[in-house]
Amino acid sequence: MKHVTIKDVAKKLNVSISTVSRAFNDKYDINEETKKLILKTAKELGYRPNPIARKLSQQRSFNIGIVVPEFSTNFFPEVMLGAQQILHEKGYQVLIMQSNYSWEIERKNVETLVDNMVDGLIVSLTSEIDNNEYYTSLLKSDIPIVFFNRAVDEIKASKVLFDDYKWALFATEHLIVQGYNDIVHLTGTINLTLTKNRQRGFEDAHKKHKRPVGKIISCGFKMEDGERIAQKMIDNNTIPRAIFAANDSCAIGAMTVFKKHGYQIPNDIAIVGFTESSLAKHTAPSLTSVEQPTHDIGQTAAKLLLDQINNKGIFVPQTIILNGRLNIRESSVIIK
Amino acid sequence: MKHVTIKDVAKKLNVSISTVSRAFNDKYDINEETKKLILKTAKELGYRPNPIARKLSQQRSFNIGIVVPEFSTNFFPEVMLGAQQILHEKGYQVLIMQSNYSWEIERKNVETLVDNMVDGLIVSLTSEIDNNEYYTSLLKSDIPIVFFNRAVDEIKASKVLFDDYKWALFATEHLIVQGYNDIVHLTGTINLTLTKNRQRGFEDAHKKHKRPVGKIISCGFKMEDGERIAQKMIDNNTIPRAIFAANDSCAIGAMTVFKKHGYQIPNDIAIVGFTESSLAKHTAPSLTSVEQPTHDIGQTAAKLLLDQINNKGIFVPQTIILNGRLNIRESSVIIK
DNA sequence: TTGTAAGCGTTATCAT
DNA sequence: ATGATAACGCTTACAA
Repeated sequence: MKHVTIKDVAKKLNVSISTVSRAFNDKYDINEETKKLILKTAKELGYRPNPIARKLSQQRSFNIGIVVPEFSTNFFPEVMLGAQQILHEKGYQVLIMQSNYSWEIERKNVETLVDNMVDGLIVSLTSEIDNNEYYTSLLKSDIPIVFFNRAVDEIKASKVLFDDYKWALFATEHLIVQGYNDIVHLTGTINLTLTKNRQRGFEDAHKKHKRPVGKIISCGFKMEDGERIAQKMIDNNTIPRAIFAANDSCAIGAMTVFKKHGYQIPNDIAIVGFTESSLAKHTAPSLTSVEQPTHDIGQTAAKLLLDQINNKGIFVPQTIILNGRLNIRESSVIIK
Repeated sequence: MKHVTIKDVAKKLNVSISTVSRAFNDKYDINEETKKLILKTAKELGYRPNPIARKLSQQRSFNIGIVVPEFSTNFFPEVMLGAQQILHEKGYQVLIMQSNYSWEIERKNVETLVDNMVDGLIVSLTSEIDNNEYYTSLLKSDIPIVFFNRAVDEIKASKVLFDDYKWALFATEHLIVQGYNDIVHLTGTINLTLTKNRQRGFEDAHKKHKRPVGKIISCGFKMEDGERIAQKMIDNNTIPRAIFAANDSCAIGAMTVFKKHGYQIPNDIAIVGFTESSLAKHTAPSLTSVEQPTHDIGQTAAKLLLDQINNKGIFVPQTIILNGRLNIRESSVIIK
């Protein structure tokens, strides 16, 4: 037995398909009695409106697409959870796709979602180059998009961002205040605005405290990146007094290698991470890190998107910058 | 300007829409020249076939839906990555939905995906009760489904599972061989087959070695669960010599609490986890854990699903059980 | 090899 | 308040 359609319901009740359709779409005048009857029979027959047909006809889907680079840290999953919560409330379903840090896959994902007529997109870019044109043209064709976490200035769309500069500055300042000098910054993936902002924060913290700016090493966001850099430092005997890493994974990778080689954290090397991961509390020593309001980011992005969907004509892109928190833990504080 | 359609392309070239359609569907006879011309013009016009219309017409989508409980550990993301790889190769797009451990959301997710005419589903159940009937009727209506990780015997579908019993037995055995007695098992969420199997493995390991079976405490899969139980043990002064936890999160939660109270791991309490998480290597001490072949699970599930899609009539459900590995680390081995 | 036209399951505009 | 009917964009017999 195949899908039950509107026709089957209509036939069963000897009414027209329009009447059945109306029973399922509150916006039309319809006799309360017949409506009730129709809904009842529809249920009995196991009829559910086919959203594909509906999409084709109305050109909208009540689906929202979320595209993220990956799920390997809990940052993105938490953001998605926040977004999902708001969207479910409003009757939207959420379709998630991961680009696995490939711009090609990201593009394919977005295309799939658009082709499937999602009503809007929430996107965290995999890279910030090459895609400007694509997203701009997408926005031109009136597809609501909200970017978060990673975004490009040139793309005129709503964005939910984190004040990476400020919190990188705070985090670095924390290390300076603890009395460490010779602080090294391990940057994230280059070409990302957030990488640049965190780096700038690192630099300005030094300037603010009238210190020479510490060394900056291009590292990356993965654990292996941190491990690699730490190993190199050990090999070259260029171990700094403290490290401010661009994210927790990198920080933890480095910490693990240092510990393996007998260095004490923080007594020999202090470490601070970024983007609070669930690991931070549980490493030994526990890791000082900047916490991002993941849930809030997701909720805000969802709200902005719904705004945009509901006010297509008269909508002005806005950028919301959310606040974070520095969680100070053992990895950066020497107990005397 | 709205979407470019097949009509626009047809008009531009003064051919019929069927010809354009054929140019995009290799299976028909069509003049090579016209085909090339059509594809070229289509590209110039920015035409992409509308998958919604295609779905409605062919009743299939080349989309696969994956439904998982959550993304908070890296187990599910890794499985999805494996599945995605196979599916992308075969030209399928992957739509992911998370049920956040709610059977209601899970059901909605599955319905959304089905309504959107995915060609098949890969599902890890949120719960193993109440859903039997639903999935069975879904399978009856000929929708290919492969379950993984969490499945119900009663549902006759293909499954990709892990030999939880065997590896729980090995893990427990490892603790026994290390010389610990008074081993406690913290179980996962009740009502899951995998929970029962791990528990059975724990028990049988004791029997095999002619030991009295250790205490079994119902715990849960979250870090907080482990923390809660550990705290309770401390409060009640019922601290065992070793713990075999149903997963890493729980194990790490417990470990953290014990450490905070000054207990040495493994010298005071040895701990073994399950389902290798990325954290296991990086906790201090590093955590002994059973590693599941996540990537392989995803790939296998995808392959089974494709099989099923391509052989709808003559298909026999099969269950594949994959092998794991016990990674022995510091948390369970006392160095003398 | 190509065109014509019916059909996929809805919604929405007209009539009635 | 309800019914016919033309869209929506595509595939696919059947004709030509």
